[in-house]
Amino acid sequence: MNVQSTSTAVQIGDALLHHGDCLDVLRAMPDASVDLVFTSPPYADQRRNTYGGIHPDDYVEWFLPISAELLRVLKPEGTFCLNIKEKVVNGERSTYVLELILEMRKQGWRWTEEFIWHKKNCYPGKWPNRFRDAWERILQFNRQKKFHMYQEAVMVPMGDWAKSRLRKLGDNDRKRMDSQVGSGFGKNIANWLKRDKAYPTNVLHLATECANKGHSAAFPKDLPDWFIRLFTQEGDVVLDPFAGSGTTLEAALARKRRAIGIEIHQPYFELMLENIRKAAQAPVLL
Amino acid sequence: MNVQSTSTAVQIGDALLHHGDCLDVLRAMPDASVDLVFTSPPYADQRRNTYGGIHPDDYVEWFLPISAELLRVLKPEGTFCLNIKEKVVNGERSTYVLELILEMRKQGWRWTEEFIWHKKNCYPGKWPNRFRDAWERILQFNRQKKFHMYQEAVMVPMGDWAKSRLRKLGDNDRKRMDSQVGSGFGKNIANWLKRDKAYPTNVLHLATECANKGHSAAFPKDLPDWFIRLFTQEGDVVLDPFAGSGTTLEAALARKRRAIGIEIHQPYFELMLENIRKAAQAPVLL
DNA sequence: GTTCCGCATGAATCGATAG
DNA sequence: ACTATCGATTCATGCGGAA
Repeated sequence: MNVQSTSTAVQIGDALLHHGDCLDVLRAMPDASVDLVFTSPPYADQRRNTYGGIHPDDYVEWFLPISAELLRVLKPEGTFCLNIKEKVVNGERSTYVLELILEMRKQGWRWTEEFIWHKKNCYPGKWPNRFRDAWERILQFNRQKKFHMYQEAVMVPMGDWAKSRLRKLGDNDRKRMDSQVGSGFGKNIANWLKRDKAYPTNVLHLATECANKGHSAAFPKDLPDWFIRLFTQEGDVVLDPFAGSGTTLEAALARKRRAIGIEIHQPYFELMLENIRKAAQAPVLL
Repeated sequence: MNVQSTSTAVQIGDALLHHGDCLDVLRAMPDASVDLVFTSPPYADQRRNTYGGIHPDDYVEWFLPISAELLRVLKPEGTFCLNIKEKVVNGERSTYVLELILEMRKQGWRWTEEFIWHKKNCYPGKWPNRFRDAWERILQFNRQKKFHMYQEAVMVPMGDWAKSRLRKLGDNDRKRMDSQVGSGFGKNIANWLKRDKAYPTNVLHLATECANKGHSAAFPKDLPDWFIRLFTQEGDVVLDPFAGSGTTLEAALARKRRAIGIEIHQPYFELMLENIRKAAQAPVLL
């Protein structure tokens, strides 16, 4: 490992993009300056070609210094959302995520909630002793019992739109509505008509985006978008220390939040630059 | 607590019902005699009036002697399914489930998989810092890497893809293909035709049962039914050490499995007796 | 313009094979 | 014995071309 390290930063509109090791960049950031951290770190032994490929046994030790810095840079009423899933090793689920939660609590984090991301189109395959894995964890950590949460921002309005669409509601539309509200599979549509808005639960139904176009994001933009709306307001600062192709930052900018991204891998950093430049020019879609 | 303990047992058809402390009853059971354990133990600090209310801090210590006995009475190729969810204490998720998994592995259990039960109609309510909790864990533990799993028993109807693909294939085409046996084509087509069903994932979508006749089961019968079909065959032995009103046992009997239930609380035991008597008389519905 | 269909593509996992 | 690599398995999704 290098003792010396360098990082460069590029500002594009409301986005600040760092190219370098996230631990180095985080240590240079001021205390209590971030409203929301949303990230999906490289999973253990995954993406070995682009990232180092952390062994499951070393994962907790590798992540704890990073989470310590995130605790410092987060505002007291801010939130840290961690998208992660343990892999199967020798026919058994690894335990590093469980151990990570326990160790982060010792650091001072509060484990407030665990959201479930139900991946409707999960990876195919068949095995004699296992079904396809169709869910991932979104762990919510906080510094304090009290934190900012804007529940109304993720409520789904059920006004004229639903009524006009209900008649010719095809399967696609129904599925899309399911993924927005997360309350099931289309049976409740009639009930929704009577209400203006529906509250979501802690189960999210989103399909992974299709990677036809070379942009292969680990998660769909709707995922960070949902948490950005839930935990931040316009002008707030969103940080992704493992920015990858910049999906989290794009979602933040589209919602008029300020975005900070860190990415160590050169090709991903350049892809992120390209994506953010496009996003900065494009009109904001709400 | 009593030093002495007693338990009584009632046999009704293929069901053996014990009234007593589950640890006492389990210790009297022979080794390797159970194919599937499916249970939903009293949650920490829940059901205080019936079970005494185990404090979250004591939960792991309380459960480990029981899981040790379950490990003993389970057949080597059997499965233990544990339905559990951590409760919120002081605005934070408790960690006893995480700790329980880690401790059970030290006992010799293998943590094979974690299924998600998505409760479509979850408990209503609204809180300023939390959404409704719409999911629970079904933890799958095994003694060995190899265990019995009958995946075909839980296959589900497939999506549009295969249907549309097969519809366009007329009978003539199909027969022409079939006649080409030996060239490899016929066999492939035959496999496609069977493909009207797909394997499920590790996310289950089941609604919680409505409180029918004054007594609401902790979980819908479909939940144990799914795992009973997946992990056992007819004639196998299903055990629920916290049988409650007997939902797991009813599901087992309906699938022609033998059932063993243990329940310490008198009113629940009698309710279970009544339910099982009814189930024993009722025709088996498949 | 619609609707339909073909196709590539995944934060996967297992078992066998090779060093 | 223990680890690294490879092929086979499988299905929801969106895009692009065709009817």
